[in-house]
Formats: sequence, structure tokens, C-alpha cells
Amino acid sequence: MTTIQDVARLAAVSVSTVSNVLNGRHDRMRPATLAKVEAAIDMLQFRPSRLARQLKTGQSSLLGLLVPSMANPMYSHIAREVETCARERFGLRLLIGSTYRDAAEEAAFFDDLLAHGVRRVIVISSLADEHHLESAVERGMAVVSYDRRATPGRPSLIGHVTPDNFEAARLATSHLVAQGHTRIAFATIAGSTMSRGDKIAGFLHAVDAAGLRADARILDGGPLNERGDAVIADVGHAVGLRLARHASDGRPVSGIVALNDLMALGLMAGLRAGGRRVPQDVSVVGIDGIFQTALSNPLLSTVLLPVAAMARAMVEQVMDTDAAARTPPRDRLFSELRLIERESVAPPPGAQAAAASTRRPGA
Amino acid sequence: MTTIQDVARLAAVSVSTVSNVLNGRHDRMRPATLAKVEAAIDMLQFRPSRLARQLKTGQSSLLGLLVPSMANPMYSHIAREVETCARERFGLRLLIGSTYRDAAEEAAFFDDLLAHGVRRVIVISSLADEHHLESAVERGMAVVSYDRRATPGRPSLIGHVTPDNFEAARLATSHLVAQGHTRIAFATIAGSTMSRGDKIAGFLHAVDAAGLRADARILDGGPLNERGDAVIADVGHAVGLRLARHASDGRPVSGIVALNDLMALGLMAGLRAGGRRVPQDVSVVGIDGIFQTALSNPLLSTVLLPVAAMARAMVEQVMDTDAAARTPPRDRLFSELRLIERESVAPPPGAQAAAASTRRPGA
DNA sequence: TTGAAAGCGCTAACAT
DNA sequence: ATGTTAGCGCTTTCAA
Repeated sequence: MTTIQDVARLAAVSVSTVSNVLNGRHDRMRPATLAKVEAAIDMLQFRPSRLARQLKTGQSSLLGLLVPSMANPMYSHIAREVETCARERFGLRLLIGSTYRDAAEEAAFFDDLLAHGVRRVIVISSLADEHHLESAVERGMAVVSYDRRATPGRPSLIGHVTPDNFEAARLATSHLVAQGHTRIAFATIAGSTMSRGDKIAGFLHAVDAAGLRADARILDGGPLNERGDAVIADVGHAVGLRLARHASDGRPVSGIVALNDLMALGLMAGLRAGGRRVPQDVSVVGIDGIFQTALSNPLLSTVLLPVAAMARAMVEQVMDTDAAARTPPRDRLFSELRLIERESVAPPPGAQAAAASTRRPGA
Repeated sequence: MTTIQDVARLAAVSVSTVSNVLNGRHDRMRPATLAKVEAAIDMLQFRPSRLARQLKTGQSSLLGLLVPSMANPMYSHIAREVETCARERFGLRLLIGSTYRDAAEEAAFFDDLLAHGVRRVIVISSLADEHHLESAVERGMAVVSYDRRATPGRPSLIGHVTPDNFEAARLATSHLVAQGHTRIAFATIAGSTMSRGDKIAGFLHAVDAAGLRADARILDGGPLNERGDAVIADVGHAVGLRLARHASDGRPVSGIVALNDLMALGLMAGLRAGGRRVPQDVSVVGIDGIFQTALSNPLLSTVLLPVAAMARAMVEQVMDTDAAARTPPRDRLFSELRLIERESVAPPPGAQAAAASTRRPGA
């Protein structure tokens, strides 16, 4: 490896002059010197070691990104946007870690980041507990989390960027209501997180507003057992199958809002496996807007979240935070949601008149 | 940050003793000393800086992973397996980079890895050219690539791990042949890479063997224009739509093997958008075995690739390579393929008797 | 305008 | 069995 020493020797100047060149302090030398150094640099194809620089300055050029699972399309979409923004705006690379919703894995990831001198992390965690994040802050890290609100009244040192989950679920639910559905369910997985809670609240709000609370149901698909990536779709599949098998029960659900698109996709598959048709027998709406919703059959209606904007906000916020100053980062709630009406929602079976919501299959 | 100095001071020993503890050289000290040091370490919650260690030893605890796009489910699946293996077997974290099939981005990624002292990379690149990889090797990196064979007769310094693309396509094609299809097409995207070439060869081989070459077609969906993640599905969609619109042409294709699952999923959506039914009008087979194939409607029949095994092989190989010794890494071809028969394949329209291949919807 | 030198936190000879 | 010390490649005072 060529070092700053080699460059200095070749250019016949001191290492500090080379360092000045590297750091843009061109005013501190004669143009001729600058030229000599630059010539030496590209003659040797010299790339300064970020490692050594970081050891000296304490500034890392890495950003930590913690995701529950890279194989989940929503998370990889967010990761993609975070990566693009981090690189374009700040020249940062990503040190990524999947933690599979395991507290010990998360802690280990933070330890490793610290050991690598990475002091900025974006966390997409569905762990309800926020202590490990706070403790990372105590250890000098700037952390911004996705899909998690600050506990009201409890000042937090971590930044929160989150979609308006309440509104997303409300929007999805209202869409079903507008189509004439009266027996609506919200399909979720076991365990309560803030974002799940907010979605359920939004669902209940919409259902209440329509006077449909008595017939509303929360379908809990049970826990995510292991390394949860495809698994959430499997839970949806199970819920769909169960629902299909009980379709003959008194008053079957005719419309379902799923916790997210992946679950909705599983739900549709399960419903179909159980012999029920979407949307003729049951309507389904998702939340997220992952690209797979435009490939399913029927095309999945969903609430599109502003992923790129949220990713940008997370990167900016985490870069903005001065860990030393302990500036409590600003929390951001994203409400720019868009209902994408496709094919998975129709009026309930036997309905006379559907509401006049414009259908745009495709989109 | 607490340093090795702090620990030494607290334990009242020298830094080298602490270093010995950190590096497991317990035999070089009295048990009492060891105990003292360990007590100091966890009293201070000390984590040695990998940065400093790396600067000294030259050993990085990071593994580079280059993917065309994190948002592509197949790549994120591979990334997931690579990450798991790297961490479990070698305690390595991942420095990841998406390059969107752009040569300059790839080069920049290698530069950054080098600057970070990362000297082992796993590359999933669809760039046909291998020069930039060779040049990384010249600069001291161990690189293993996915889905790319060595050019026969031309010794390579990079490792190659690849599924048996020829066989995968042959298997998929034979499945259609066995169902009685006679007019079969292979759907691909523009640009030839080694893996694409192999798949096409496998397709042609199967079609030849069945005497169906004259009616076989290669459908080129055109180029991937930009940051290619959902885009390949879009190309598939376009091909499907085009095909549907020309269905009335003389002798329409009745069975399609897609370059990969994502393209197959897009193809099915496009076919449906154009009014054709899968598998009644057209059968479709994919390659890869991403989990989304188990969620589509119809469930997509596909050739499952041994992703976990390949990921493991890549990690092992890249760790195994001694960059200094210039050991040309061993190439590995994975032929453990499994045809998963689901719902997207049926006998062609108007066929009398289907071949006796056992159908297992679901799977 | 340029250079010398200290030191970031660690490891590994080489003493003792 | 334990300690001293010279760097790894860089940045950054401080001097010249």
C-alpha cells in the first residue's frame, strides 16, 4: 500500500504538505508545490487510509444501519434509499447489520459499531424496548430510529422518523368503508410495538367513525418465530387460510386491512389457497407500497409511504446530531400518504351500490 | 472512550499484558493477573478499537459486499446469507454497496473498500467486464464473484461461485417440454453476461433435444435503464404485455422460461394485463426460488438455487484466499437445483395428453 | 510556504 | 510473568 510518506518522498515535500493537499488547504502552498504533490498522488494512485485518518480525527466515514432483516422488501427498500442519500450527500458508506428482532444481536451490532468507531446509526427495529438505543446514545452515538415515536412526555435522546401509521391505517380502512364494507378486520402479528399500536388505533378510529365498531375485528396471526423475512408473509398466509376456512361462520369479514404489504400478499395467497377470491369474496388493502404490490394478482391496493423522503430525513437527522452537545434530535412524522387503488378492493359480496371512488387498475 | 491504557492503569499492569488478555494469550500470565485485567475490562466496559488494531495488524474485520441493487429480492436474499455466514463463522461485519450496474460506481466502491482497509470482497455484478475485478486483486484484494464463470483458458485471480445456469435453464425448459409445449420462449433482458449466455445455451439445448428449435424464440425485453431493482420486473411486464398483444399472431408461444423469478413475476403480471391467463393460455417458469414465488397467483413454478450453500462457499473462499500468496481461488459450480412445480405451468392450450410429471401445487 | 514531531489506540518484538 | 517501546498512516499544532 502506498502511504502519505511515499507521496511526500516522490514529491520531495513533507508529509504535512501532502496532508494539506489532501484536505484542501491549497492556500497554504505555492501552486507549483500543489502541482508536484498532485502529480505524485496520481502517479502512485494514492488513496489515503480512512482508517488512519479516523484514528487521528475520530471522524468515521461509515454509517451504521440496523435492520430486522435485509430480506424483507420494505427494509431493503429503505436501506437502498438510505444508502443513496448517505453516499450522495455525505460520502458515507453503510455498515449494515440484520438483527432478526433479537435484542442480543442488536446489542452486539452496537458494540461492533462502537469498536469500529462508527458513531452514527439508523435503526429500524421492531423491538418495543428503547433502552438499548438510549444506552447507545449514552456511549456517544447519534441514533435515529424508524417507525417509532418518542414516548410522549418522556424526553428522548434518539431521533424518531416515522410514517403516520395512524393515518395510513385510517386511510386504508376508510377506503374499505367507502366501498361499502361493514365487516372489516385488521390483520396483524403478535406483539405490540408503537407502530402496530398506531395502526390499530387508526383502524379503530375509521371503523368507529363509520359506526362499524361492533363488527370490526383484529386478527392476530401469532408470533414471528424465527429469522423474520418471508415469515411475515407466512403469517399472513395462515391468517388468510384460517379466515377462508371459517368463511361459513355467521358473519364473515369482507374487507381486511393488513399490517403491511408483505402480510397482505401472504393474506391474499392464503385466502386463495382456502378457496376465497380477492376481491370478489374479500377485499384486501396493504400499507407500505413495496413494488411487489404492482406484480400481484390481483394487484394490491395499498397506502404508499414516502420512503425516499423518510430515508433522507433519517440520514440528515443522524448527521445533524451533535453527539457531544446532546442536542435532542427533532422527531419527524411523515403524513404524505397516498392511497393507491388497484384491484384488491371491491364492494363486498352482495352490495348494491359501490361508492364512487375512481378505480385505476394498474398504476 | 476508554482505551487499553485506562484498563492497564486500573488493573495496575502494562498495556501489553492487557493486549495479551485481549488476544487470548492467557498462558503468558498468572491467573491472578488475568483476573485483575478481566475485572478492569468489564468494570470499564472496555471494547478494544478495531480501528487501531487494524491499523497495526492490517487485518480488517469487515467484509465488502457489492450488489447491483439491494432492492432486488434475489440479491438481498444472497446478502442475508452472506451476512449470516460471515458473522457466524468469522465474526465479520458487512460493508455493503449498491452499484446499480454502473462501472464507475463499482470502481468507487473498490476504492472505498481499499481506503477502509477492507481486503476481501464478494461481488455480485452483472457487468460483463471482469477487468475492474482483476485490478482489485492486483491491489491486494481477495475477490470472489457470484454468477460468473472464469473465462476458459484464461487463468483468473478472482474466485467464481455460480449456480449451474445452463442446467437451471435446461431444467426449466424441459419441464415445459414434458408438459407438451412445443412453442417455447426464453425471456431475457438486453446485454449479454456469462450467466445469461449460459441460461440461453441451456434453453437451446433442451429445445434442441426435443426437436423444438425451429419454434423456439428468445424474447429480449430491452435494457434495464436505471437503478435496476423493480425494473427487471417491469421489463418482464413489458414483454408479457407485448406477447399478449401479439397472441393472435400465427403461432403464439405457449410456454416461457424467464431469466429469473423477478422477470417471471413481471411477465405474469404483463400477460394478465394483456388479457392472457397463466397457465391456461401461457405457462411460465422462473429461476431462483425467491420467496415471492410462493405468494404469486398463480404460484410460480421455478428452479430453486442453493443460495445458502453458494453464500457459504463465497464467504469461505474469500476468507480462504491468501492475497499475498496469489493463490488462484478455486471455482465452484453449484448444480444442486430443484424444480419446484407449482401452478404457473400446465399443458399448452388444446393439448390432448400432458406428460406425467407430478404436480404439487403449493410447495 | 514548508517541515518536524507528537500522538490517535492498538500489537508485538524485545527487554527485564 | 510482565513491562518498554516502536510503529501502523494519518492530522495538526508549532517552529522555522
